[in-house]
Amino acid sequence: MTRYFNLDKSVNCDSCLLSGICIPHGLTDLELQKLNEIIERPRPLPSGSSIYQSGDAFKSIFAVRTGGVATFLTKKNGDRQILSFYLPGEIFGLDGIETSSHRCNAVALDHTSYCALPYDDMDELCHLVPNLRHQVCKLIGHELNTDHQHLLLLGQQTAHEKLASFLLSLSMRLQKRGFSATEFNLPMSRHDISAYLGITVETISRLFRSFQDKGIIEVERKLIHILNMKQLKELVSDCINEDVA
Amino acid sequence: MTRYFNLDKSVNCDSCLLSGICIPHGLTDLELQKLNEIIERPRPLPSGSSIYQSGDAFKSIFAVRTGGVATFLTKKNGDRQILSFYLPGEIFGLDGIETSSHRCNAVALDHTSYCALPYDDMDELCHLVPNLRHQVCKLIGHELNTDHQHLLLLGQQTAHEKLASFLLSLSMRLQKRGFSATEFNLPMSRHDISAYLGITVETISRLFRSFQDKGIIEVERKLIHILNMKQLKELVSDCINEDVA
DNA sequence: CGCTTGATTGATTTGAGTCAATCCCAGTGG
DNA sequence: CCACTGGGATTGACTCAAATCAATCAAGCG
Repeated sequence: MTRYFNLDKSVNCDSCLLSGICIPHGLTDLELQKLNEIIERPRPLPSGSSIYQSGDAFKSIFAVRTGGVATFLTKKNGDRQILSFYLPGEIFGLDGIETSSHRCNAVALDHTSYCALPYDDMDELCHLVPNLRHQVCKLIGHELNTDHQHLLLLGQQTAHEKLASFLLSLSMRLQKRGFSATEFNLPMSRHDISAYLGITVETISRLFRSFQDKGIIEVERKLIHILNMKQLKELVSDCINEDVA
Repeated sequence: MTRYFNLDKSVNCDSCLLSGICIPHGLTDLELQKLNEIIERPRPLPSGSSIYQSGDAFKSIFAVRTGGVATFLTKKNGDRQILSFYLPGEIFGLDGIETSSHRCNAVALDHTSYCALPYDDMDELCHLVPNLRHQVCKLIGHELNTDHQHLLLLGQQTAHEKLASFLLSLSMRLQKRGFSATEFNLPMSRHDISAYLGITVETISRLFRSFQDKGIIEVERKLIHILNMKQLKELVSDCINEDVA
């Protein structure tokens, strides 16, 4: 299995290349040192492994180091809704905060390494380090706003707009991580994309083909090459919400 | 304009009938007293007024006392996605935490009174009162999990399932507030419901008719009477996610 | 090499949207 | 007090985007 992201093999936040976009962002050296003391680094997981399941006790929040993670809910008939994809430097597991038990499932999309922050320890540290408290609040707030964009996508966008939004969002996030904005590997299957966008795999396939025929992108299995970013953005121009003043 | 919810006219948390389900839940008397000192009670708003708009500075989080509130995002073409409806005792405004400015819009659905908790004051108080910190985290966590259910609804449910889920969720939340679970007024327009469920008003109308013809509910404008709760629940039986262990 | 699993492509169906009349209150003003 | 009016709600006829059904196709992998 190909590894798509492989930025970092360090074992503490100080030297982690992701510290600028991860939890440590904005903390002082001393604060970071305290954070380092409580952080755990479980052994990496092979692609497809479950990290937690709905109903599991909520013990930690997690940060992706390499690889990727998806969280999802399932209907009785087996249909999945993917709630979010997490790339290196992104935080997941916050769904457990309300009830002290997880309310969705998390799986590794790829060979994935991650960090775990025991919630109780972190809570104590939050008391001592206001900056960390603010940082954690901002993280949850970010998650909330991301979900809101996802709601807008699922409720009001056409299949074309959904796929274009998805590619653009992925492109931007990867760029922020130092990868190319125009050429990247999709860390997830077509089935995962379809479960994220609320459309079928067949439609995804047809849309990739249609975008390719229009010269907007080039698709070769999981490798995506954005040829005409301007045109891709035009596909979602109606969807950019005006609310952002 | 009819007032749909009118539980409470008190001016502090101690005597507020909603304290069992609002922020004060689980706080001691002393902690509650401190909370009371920072809480603000703006003058009630008429139906349709804006409470905040996207881009506004984030100063406070809000709690509905009477009436109801909706938050939404809009596309350029004017299409709205309603993110959430808030009933008395429910908290909104958390979308501003990430960037210190609101990222969606909030409007009163009805003549609405509410409380405002200045975020800076609350943050300070969180430092002194760990219980309040936990309470606020739980509230955000709840919001997150609610959004996840909404994502499952928008992405994986049929129009029938969406409307049935919506009615059931409303019924349960109203019951928790001491109202009837089987007979209630919808605090929002058909258009609002359609923008929440990601389907058109016409479809909403046809579905209400269809549910009524099946003897599941009785609809008279905004008044809903659930006649056969069991059958209504069967409509969403496939959608109850198995994840909840 | 076959085998399995995921992806693509085509043919056909359908659930929900769109377009276009009404209908029906609630609120207004004569 | 009641007719008028305008916006939300309903209903019907028709359309269409996306789902479903059904073959392949391609690529890892044992």
